[in-house]
Amino acid sequence: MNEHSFIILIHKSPLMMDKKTRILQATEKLLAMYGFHGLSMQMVAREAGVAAGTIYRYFEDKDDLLHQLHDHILACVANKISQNVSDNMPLQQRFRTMWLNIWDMAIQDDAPLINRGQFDSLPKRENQEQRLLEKKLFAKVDQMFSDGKAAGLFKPLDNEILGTLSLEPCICLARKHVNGVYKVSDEVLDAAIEASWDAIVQH
Amino acid sequence: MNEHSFIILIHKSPLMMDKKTRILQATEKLLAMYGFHGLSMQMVAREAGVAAGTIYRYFEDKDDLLHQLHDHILACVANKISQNVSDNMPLQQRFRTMWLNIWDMAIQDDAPLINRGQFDSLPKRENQEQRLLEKKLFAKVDQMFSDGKAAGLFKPLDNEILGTLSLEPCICLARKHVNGVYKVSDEVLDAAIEASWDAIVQH
Amino acid sequence: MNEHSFIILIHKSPLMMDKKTRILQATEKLLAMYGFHGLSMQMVAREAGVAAGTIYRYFEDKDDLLHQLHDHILACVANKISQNVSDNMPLQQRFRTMWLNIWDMAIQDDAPLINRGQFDSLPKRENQEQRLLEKKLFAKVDQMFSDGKAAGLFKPLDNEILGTLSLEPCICLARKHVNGVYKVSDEVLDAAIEASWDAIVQH
Amino acid sequence: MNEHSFIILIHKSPLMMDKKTRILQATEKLLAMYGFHGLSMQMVAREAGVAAGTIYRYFEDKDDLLHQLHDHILACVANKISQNVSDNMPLQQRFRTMWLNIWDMAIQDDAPLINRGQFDSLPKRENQEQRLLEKKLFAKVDQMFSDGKAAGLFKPLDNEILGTLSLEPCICLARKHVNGVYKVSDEVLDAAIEASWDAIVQH
DNA sequence: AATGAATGAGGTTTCATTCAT
DNA sequence: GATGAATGAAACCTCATTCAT
Repeated sequence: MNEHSFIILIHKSPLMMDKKTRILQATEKLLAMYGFHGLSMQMVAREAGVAAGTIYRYFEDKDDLLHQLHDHILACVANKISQNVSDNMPLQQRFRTMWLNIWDMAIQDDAPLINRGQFDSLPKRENQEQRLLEKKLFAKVDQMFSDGKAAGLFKPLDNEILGTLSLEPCICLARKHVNGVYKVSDEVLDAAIEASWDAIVQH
Repeated sequence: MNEHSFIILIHKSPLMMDKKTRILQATEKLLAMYGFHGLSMQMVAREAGVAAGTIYRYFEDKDDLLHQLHDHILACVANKISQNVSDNMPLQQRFRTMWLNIWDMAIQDDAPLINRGQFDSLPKRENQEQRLLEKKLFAKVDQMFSDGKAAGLFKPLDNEILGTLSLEPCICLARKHVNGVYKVSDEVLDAAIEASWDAIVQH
Repeated sequence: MNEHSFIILIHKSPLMMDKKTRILQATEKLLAMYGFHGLSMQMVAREAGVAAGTIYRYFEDKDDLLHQLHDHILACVANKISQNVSDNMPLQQRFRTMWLNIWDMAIQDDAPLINRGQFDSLPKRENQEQRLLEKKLFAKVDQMFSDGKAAGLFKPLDNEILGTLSLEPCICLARKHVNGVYKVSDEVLDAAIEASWDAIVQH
Repeated sequence: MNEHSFIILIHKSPLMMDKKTRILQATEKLLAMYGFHGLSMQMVAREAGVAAGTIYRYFEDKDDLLHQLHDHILACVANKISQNVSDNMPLQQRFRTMWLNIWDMAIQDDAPLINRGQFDSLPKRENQEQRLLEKKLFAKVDQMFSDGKAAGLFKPLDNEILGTLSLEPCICLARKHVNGVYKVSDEVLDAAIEASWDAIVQH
C-alpha cells in the first residue's frame, strides 16, 4: 500500500438489497397466483416495480432466479419450522410444535408457494452439496427424530423416512385445506397430529 | 409431378393406434422427459406422428389437451390402485395391496408422469363435478376406509383425511425413491406400510 | 409395399422456393443499405413480406441466414465472372472479359453487396470443404491463370497470388468508384486493366 | 461504515494511461477479438478499467467512439507506412519499404484491427474534410507516386489509382496470410512486391 | 470528473394456433 | 379428416445511454 494506492468504500445499502428481495417476493407471489407458465420476466419486473433489465443485475437468467427463489423459500421454511422449538422440550411437544408450524405456514399467506404444490416443481440443483445444506437447515427436525429413536420411542427408521411418514401428510392436508378440497376443523387437526404421531411411534 | 416432386413411403402398420390415443401418449412421454416447459405442440405432433393441425381436431387447445391427459392418467391410476382388491378381502390385506399398487405404479416406467412430480402441476379443473368423478374412480379406496371405521378399527375421521394420512406418504416416498433422494429397501418398505397403517388405526 | 403402404407426394413448389429467395434478397438489400448493424430479423421479414417466424422455417438462425447468403452471393459472383468466357479464347481477352465482368457487377445494383465492402465481413465457414467449393466455382479463373503460366506468359506464382495481384484491385477500384471516393473514367478503366495485366505477366 | 460495508484496494499504477487512450485501445482489442457484434459499451468499460458512464465524457456516443477509433488507427497506419522512408531515397527502395511496412503491420499483432478485415467496416465519415486529412496523412505515399510519374517511370495515372493497383494487393494478401487462407513464403513475398511494381511502371 | 445501477426499447427466437390445400 | 406452412404475439435477454451520488 504505497502512495499510488487508494481506497474505495462500497456500501451494500439496504435499498439495494431491497431490490433483490422485491424481485424474489414478486416472483413468489406471481408463481403462486399464475403458476409456472404464467410467469414472465416482464410480469416479475412490473410486480417488483423495476425495469425488466434490472432483474438481470441480480440474477443470471430466469433459471437462476428460480433456483435462488427455491433456496430462499427453503431457508424461510426451515426457519419457520424450528420456531419455538428447543432440544430440551419433551418429544411430543416438539413434534406438535413443528407440525403446527408447518400447518400455520401453509395456511397463512406469508409463504404463498408452499401451499400450492408449485414449490416442488421449482428447479432444484440436486447435488450432494445441496443435500447437506438442507440437512443443516432442518437440524431441529433431525434432532427430534434422533432423540425419539434413542429413547426407544420412535420406530428404528431413518429420519428421512420418519419425516415422510409424519410431516409430509401435514403439507398434503394443508394443501387440500387451502385449495378448498377439504376444510379441516380444529378437532380434525388435533386428530391428524395424533395420527401422524402414531405413524412413527412404536406400538 | 415435375422435377421438383419427390416421394415418401409410409407404412401404415396395424400397430398405429387411433390418433387421439397416440397424441395423449406422446404428451405424457414428452411431459415426463422434458417437463412442463419443454412441451410444445409441434413436439407432440412429431412424437405422435401427426400434423400439428391434427391435434386441434381432437383437443380444443393446449389446455384442453393437458386437462384430458390429467383425466386420462387419473383413470389409469384409479384402475391400477384397485387391482387385485375385492371388498370381501380382510382390511389389512386390502390396505397393503392398494399401498403396494400405488408404490409399483410410481416405481415402474409405464406411468411416467406419476413419479416425477409433474403430475400434480398439470392443470386441473377444481370443481364439484370433478370431485365426484374422482370419488367414483377411487370407490374401492373409499369402501376400505368406510369398512374399517364401521369395524371400529380405524379412527373416526373422514375418508379424505384417512387417505391423506396413510396413502399420500406412499407417493411422497416413491417420489424420493425414484428421484434418488433416498433408496428404499424392502424392509423399509414393509415398515413404511406398517407405519401408514398405524397412522389410521385406533390404539 | 403391401396393402398398408401408401404414398405421399411432396411438391417443392416454385412459390415456396420463392419465399426463401425473397428472404435472401431482402437480407442482401438491407445489408447493403444499412450495414451489418442495422440488420434485424424483423426488418428482413418486413422487407421480404413474410412474418418474422417464417424466416426460421428456412434458416436455422440469423447466423445461418448470413452463411447461406454468403454462399448464395458467392455462387452469383462466380457465375457472373465466367460469363462470355470460354477456355479457347485468347488469354488477354479472357482476362479482360473477366475483369470487366467483375467491374460491371460491382458497378450495377444487381449485387448490392459486393461493392460496399460488407461482403467480406459476412460470416464464412472457413474449412477445407468450403475452400474446395470456391475453387470449383471459380474454375474458369483458375484455368486462365494455369494456361497463362503454361504458355510462359504469366509469372510462375500460385493462382491464388495471381488473382490477388490482378483481380482484387478491380474490386477495390470499383468500391471507391461506387462510394464516390474516385470517379473512374473509361480511359482510366482501360489503363487499370492494362496495369493489372502488367502485374502478372513476365517482363 | 456498518456491517454491509467492505473494502476494495486498487493500486493506481503509473502504467495507467490517460482514460481516453485506454478506452480506444480497449475498443480496438475487443473489436479484433469479438468483431463488430460482440462489442458492447460495458465490455469496453470493463476492459479499459473505467465505469460505463465515463466513456460518455470522452465520446459523444458509440458511433463517435468508433469514428474516433477509425481516425486514431488511420493515423497510426499512416505513421507506420512512412517509417524509414525519406523523399530522397531511390523510388524503388521507397516503394519496397512502404510495401513491406504495410505487410509488417498487417502481419504483426500490435495493430490487431488492420489485419482482420474489421477495419474497413468501421463507420467512416465520407466527406471532403476527411479526404483531405487522409491525403495529408499519406503524404509520403503521394510524394512517391508523384515523383515516379515526374521521372516518367510510372504510368500517368492519378495517385489514387496507382495506390489501388500496387498497395491494396499487399493488404489483400496479408489478410489471406493471416487468415490462413494462403501462407506466403519469403520468395513469394518478393515476387508480389515486384508484381505490384510492374503494375504501375511503364513497360 | 467519475461512477455504475437502472432503464426500457429493441434484439432474436419460440410456439400456439389457423387455414388453404 | 388431415396436413404443415405461415403467422405474429410474446417470450427471454442485451445493451446504449442516463443520472443521482
